[in-house]
Amino acid sequence: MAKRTSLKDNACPIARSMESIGDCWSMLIIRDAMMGLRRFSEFQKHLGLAKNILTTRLRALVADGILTTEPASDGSAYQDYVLTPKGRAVFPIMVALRQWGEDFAFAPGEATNIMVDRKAGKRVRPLELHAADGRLLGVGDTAIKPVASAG
Amino acid sequence: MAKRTSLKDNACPIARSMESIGDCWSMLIIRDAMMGLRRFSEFQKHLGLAKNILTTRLRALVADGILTTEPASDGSAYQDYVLTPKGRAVFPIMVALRQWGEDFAFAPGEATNIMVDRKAGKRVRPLELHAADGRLLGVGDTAIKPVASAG
DNA sequence: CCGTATCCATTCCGATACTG
DNA sequence: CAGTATCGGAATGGATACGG
Repeated sequence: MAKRTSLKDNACPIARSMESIGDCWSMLIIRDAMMGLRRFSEFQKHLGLAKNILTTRLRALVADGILTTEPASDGSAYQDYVLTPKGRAVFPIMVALRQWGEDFAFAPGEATNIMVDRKAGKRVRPLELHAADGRLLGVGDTAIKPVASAG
Repeated sequence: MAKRTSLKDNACPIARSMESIGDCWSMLIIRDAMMGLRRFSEFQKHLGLAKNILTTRLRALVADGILTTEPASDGSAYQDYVLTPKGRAVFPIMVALRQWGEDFAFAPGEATNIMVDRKAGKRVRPLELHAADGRLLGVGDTAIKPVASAG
């Protein structure tokens, strides 16, 4: 009774995205992969989660085409987990999440992993939404096709 | 045994963000709120979830400062749920999620809710990451403070 | 080092029934 | 309309022990 509703095939792309990456561990694994981590133990140590959970998440991410496995770069018999283009494309989401978290969800300490612009040598706070004509967009500048029942 | 680890106070802003909005229903409620929905029944009908779950999520979002309640605009005895500034600030995340979903998570049908640029009258595909100097950023242009064990 | 296999507790989700 | 109360069941998270 009452299977949990899957949003994988939902018509809304936001719902589909959330179904793929709307999970804390998955997102943090992607974050760590963007930081250059690629080995099972690296993820496990850095995230501090149980190994079976990490296994599950890695498998799901591979099945989703976000990560892929390749022969270990150090010549060992194991594999590296590396981002696919689809996985690297999560980058804007990551930056948006980071900035929102910094602006609106405060933590006791300071962030341990600061995303920096390597060349400029400073923090990246660059997220902007531009329309095709170059104009900066905000919430007030956008609309969504209204729902039938809505006002 | 084994309480689920909370990331509310995690040092990483991405983890904190995911803890607040890294939930399908919460994100979709915010989406609908951005679409102009504000009444309990509107959310319930449009999302198709059980009322008790909607209640829980709305409460959490209010407690998180993402939504706030105000007297119903139609004069009824009930309340409207409207986005706070913190809630409206989720907009860039929403756009990033939408674009990623459109680009990489295909669905059988077409999207029902297309985010459009009202003035230009066309689809918004504007997400870009700019450094402070105006240069466009990608994954390759950024780095994160390396972890001790990495490398 | 890289997982797999159990096991248990908790949480969460959805349905339904009920109230003002 | 806008919730609350309750319940069964499913899924998940985490600990731990084990195997190649």
